[in-house]
Amino acid sequence: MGHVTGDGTVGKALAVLDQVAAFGRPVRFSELLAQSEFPKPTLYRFVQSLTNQQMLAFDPDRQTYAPGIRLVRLAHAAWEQSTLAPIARPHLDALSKVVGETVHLAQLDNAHVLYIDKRNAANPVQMYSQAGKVGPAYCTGVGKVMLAFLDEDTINKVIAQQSFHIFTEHTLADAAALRSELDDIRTNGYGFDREEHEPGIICIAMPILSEGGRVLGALSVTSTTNRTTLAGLEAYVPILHETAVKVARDARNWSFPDYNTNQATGI
Amino acid sequence: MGHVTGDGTVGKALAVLDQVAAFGRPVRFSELLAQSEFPKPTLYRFVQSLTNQQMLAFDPDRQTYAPGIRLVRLAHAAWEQSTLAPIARPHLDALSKVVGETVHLAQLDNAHVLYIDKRNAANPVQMYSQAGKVGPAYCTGVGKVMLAFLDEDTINKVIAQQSFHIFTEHTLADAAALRSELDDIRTNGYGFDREEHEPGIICIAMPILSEGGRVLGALSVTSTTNRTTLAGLEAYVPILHETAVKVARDARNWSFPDYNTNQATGI
DNA sequence: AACTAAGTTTCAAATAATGAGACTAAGTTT
DNA sequence: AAACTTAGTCTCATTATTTGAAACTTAGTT
Repeated sequence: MGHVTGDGTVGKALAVLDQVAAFGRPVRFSELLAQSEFPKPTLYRFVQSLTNQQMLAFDPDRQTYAPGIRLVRLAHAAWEQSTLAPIARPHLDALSKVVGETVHLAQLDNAHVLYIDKRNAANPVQMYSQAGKVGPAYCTGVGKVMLAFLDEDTINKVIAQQSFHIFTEHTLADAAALRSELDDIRTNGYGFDREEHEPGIICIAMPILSEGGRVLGALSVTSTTNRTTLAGLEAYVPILHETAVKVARDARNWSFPDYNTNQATGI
Repeated sequence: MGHVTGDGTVGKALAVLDQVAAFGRPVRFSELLAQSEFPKPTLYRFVQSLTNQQMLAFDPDRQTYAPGIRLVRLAHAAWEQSTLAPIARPHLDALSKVVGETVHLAQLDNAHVLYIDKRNAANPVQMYSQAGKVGPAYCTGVGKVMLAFLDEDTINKVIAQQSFHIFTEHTLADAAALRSELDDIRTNGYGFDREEHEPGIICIAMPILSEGGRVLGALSVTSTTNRTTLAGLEAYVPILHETAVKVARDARNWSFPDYNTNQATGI
């Protein structure tokens, strides 16, 4: 996930942190070293520093490193202060209650979808446990509706960063297919996931746009092909739109980091 | 929250990150500077680097900094890999279903309680705790039961770090009162929160201990004095114990960072 | 006992961090 | 509207830290 090093030692150390997180499992020093651009002692010292700082956790039995508990603490503050979650919370609760299906709140993060909050149909838990998960933008409902309403330059840059990995037989295969889909979404004002990411999973997604038309995030209602159809999901358009408008209204007073001005998208 | 700098530039930068998080609200550069040990240009460069790295988010309208979205992504990995949450998840679900009250899963983090997971009551209590949230150890149910089963040396060091701030008329006022309470907890095998942190809020808490007797975390069932009593909560002891044993069993194969060997507790 | 691989330490050279001070921009007072 | 104040940004010589080749230690083979 293309982060810019070049912020000196800090940037390099955080790149190592990302590397550990990217493994998705506890990882040995030698595994990190094998794919690292840093020489052995340099990498070693970074890992040591990060472990001292509890940004990494070291398991002495297995001699493995994993992202550390300090991140959980820090992320709570980030989630409360730098995401739509606290603003959207009551509206997401209300939406969840009415539709009785899984609902998601997402934001864009470096050309990827970052899930910020969620309500399950069954157990109404709200927590970043489920938040913090990253997903592809080109084959999720929330991803596509957010892309659709970015400005042309940003769209191009974000599309260039998509992998277009084929997850199912319905996954959009290339930039052209995606662009055409984004046109449809702009026309309708909302979009679908037609089993593009997981077979049997469909969703309807609605962008959250500021009054100035800037993309703040997206909402979605997810279900399965066993339980409903795309046409069935379309019944949620009015309440989704209403919810998105309410969130945008409450977010008016709150200007949060502009996706278009971070160096990860190179703008 | 006493972190050890001295890991060079990395440690210093992370101290700044903690400082921003500690504010609990977006903060201006000058506010950071006022309470910083770093000279202006040094602090300035740290804040710039962290912002570039999206560990901080800058709001250009208000000229304020807040913990950044990258933390949310990283914390998801930490939560899944370095906490009891994934192991305890099914057991917490089951517990929540049976007791129908708010249940918490917590771990110790530098002499403080870190809430790792939560299930809301069917009949929701208005209370604000979530994963990633930090709380005091000396006046919460989960905090006290975890302290009780640490070894003597560690207890002493952790007690020395407690603030003993008086939240309610029932808050334990000093180390002596806490030590006496810990003795009771060791005798019973579980503990209570007797409105020590918030008026009207009571809980019963059970430690999660490894077979070797090491403290892994704690579980609690929380309710209000309107709905039940301490004696009423005591009915949950069997299922709490059973749940704690199951979590410990599933965690057997998983050795996670030892609280006793990080330099933040100075051991 | 010899070999191998993983992890750790050393130390001189190279590089990056440091911070006093100067500068700019924006807002406030006279 | 000029002088003043304050917050934020930049510069550059000095200083301190990072760097990494190489050597070493440890633990696990063969």
